Amino acid sequence: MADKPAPNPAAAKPNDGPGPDFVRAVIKEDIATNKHGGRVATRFPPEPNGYLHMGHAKSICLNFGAALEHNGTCNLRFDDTNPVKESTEYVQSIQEDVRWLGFDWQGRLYYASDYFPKLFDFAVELIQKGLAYVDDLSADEIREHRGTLTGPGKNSPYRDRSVEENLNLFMRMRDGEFPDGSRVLRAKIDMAHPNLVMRDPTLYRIRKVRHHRTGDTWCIYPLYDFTHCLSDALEGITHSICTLEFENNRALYDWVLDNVSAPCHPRQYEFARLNLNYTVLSKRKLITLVQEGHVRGWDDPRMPTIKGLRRRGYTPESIRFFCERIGVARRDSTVDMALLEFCVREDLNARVPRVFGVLNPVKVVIENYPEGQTETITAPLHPEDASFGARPVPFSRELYIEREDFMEDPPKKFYRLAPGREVRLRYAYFITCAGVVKDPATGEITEIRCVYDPATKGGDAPDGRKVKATLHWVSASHAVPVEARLYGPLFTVPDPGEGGDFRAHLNPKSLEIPPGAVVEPWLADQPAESGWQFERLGYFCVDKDSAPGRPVFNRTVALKDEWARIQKAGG
RNA sequence: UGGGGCGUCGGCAAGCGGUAAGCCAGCGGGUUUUGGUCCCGUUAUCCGGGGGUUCGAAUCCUCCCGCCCCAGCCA
Repeated sequence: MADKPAPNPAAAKPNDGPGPDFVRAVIKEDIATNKHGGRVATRFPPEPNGYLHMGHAKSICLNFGAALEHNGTCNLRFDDTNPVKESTEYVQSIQEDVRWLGFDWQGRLYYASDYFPKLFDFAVELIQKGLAYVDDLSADEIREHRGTLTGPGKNSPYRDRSVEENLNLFMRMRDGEFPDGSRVLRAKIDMAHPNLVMRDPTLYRIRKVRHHRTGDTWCIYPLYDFTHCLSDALEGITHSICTLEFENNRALYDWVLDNVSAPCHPRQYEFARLNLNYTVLSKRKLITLVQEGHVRGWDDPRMPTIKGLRRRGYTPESIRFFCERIGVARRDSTVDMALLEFCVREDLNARVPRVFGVLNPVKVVIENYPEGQTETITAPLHPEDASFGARPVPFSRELYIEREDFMEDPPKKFYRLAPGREVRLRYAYFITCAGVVKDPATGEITEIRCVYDPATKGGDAPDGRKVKATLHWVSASHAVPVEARLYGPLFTVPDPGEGGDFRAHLNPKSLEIPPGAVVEPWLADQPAESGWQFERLGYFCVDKDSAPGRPVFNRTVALKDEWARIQKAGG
């Protein structure tokens, strides 16, 4: 990879953005008061039922980041309690993504399924204390008994079974004596509790399904509310950080830990999940996009998944910087995609070499340049950082420039090439437009005729005369054809999730591939994932779909475009 | 209509009784062999609204308004 190495991942932070967030404030306070002996232990607990996306990145940066800042630990724990949805494919990719983002769980890789035996014992303990019972009601009946938001629920007729009967039934549930869905284990709390989560929540259900790790050992599986708090306690977590929608569940988190002989009682803190405009960040919607073929897979560069962003050319640093800058708070918010794009540009600007590519070529013929002659120009790979070195760029009589860099009848503020006007070909020569050749049938310009000034070799005029524009170019006979994949927002509206079918707002132009794109020969066989700046166009990276001599480039993000701004402002 | 949360610049977000940080976006200017980068300047007399407490409030009290979450044997 030609890219510059990143600075120390853990140390890499933007020198701006918001100050410490409320979670870090709590941690700081707890350390000051020696609450856990100064210890900080967090965890990132994904369910292996999908690929990680930017929302997870926020959580990863928070959990790993906050731990790292205090010499603490952060476990990677798979919350794998629902075998019907989970698979090893996901546990694999999640590990890859966390590592790629630059975080290390230092061997503390855990699975909730590893705790199944202990969880079972805790359930037995609850039954023995008269705090849990086996219920024979169906799912529908349980729902009917739950009551409403404003009205209390009703007790199940099975609520007052004896401890012995409950124990007996629960063992037989475990032993597979009853069919799926026929019985559940429920906590005995309060069917009139104002918090619906506390109306005798289900703790265990029967699922005669093979689990990706425990196989057929179990046919009863614990639910989230029972599993998560105990997993945290078993791991000695000090700060259990999750998103706002789990706030109602905190009462149950605490209830379970208070009523069972748990080794400790971690505290749960909730923060607002990330929303990004012009995309969706919900596993359900993302999986729909993949399954219905609206994108080419989980790693489609248009996807807000970690794999998608990676393939698009985003760096781990840019994503981490982004997460630092958006902050962590308790209010719902939607972050502007422009901030994410700013973060990649910032990172790539410093780390990636500059090269020439022409997306929409038009031929330039330099009339006074000898036919058949080629000279090799040595061009810096990074004009602001000599350590990048230089690369050879062939120059000859026929070149390609960007079609948009020429106008026959230019408006006031256009100062690129036009008839009679002189511009600079970067690192090469000044050229002056002498005329154009058009297709007689369509009127389209097929060739721009120019003359060059040999005295301006390198790009400066000895007589000191100036030009207003500098153009990138590629020698026609040396040009390497490429597939350039240009991406736009996945959706046409800022909030595609807002009511109705989000798929109705899919952007038909989210991927465009201009025919005829070419690059300089230096780019013919660069490694996949290497990042480049095509001068004046944007940041690109080599896609894994590349074939030898036929590279495929993804445009990560375009450069800021002052001219586009002027055009837009001018109507 | 129950319970739990949240409302500070166009978008994020600090602030925690002493008189509104920062970032992105926008706008204006400088430098420039990328209309890029970089640099400088500019952008809330005001903190959802009304009352109140106080010498003093975005910060405390109170009422109102708005938004989010909860009725999975999902997480």
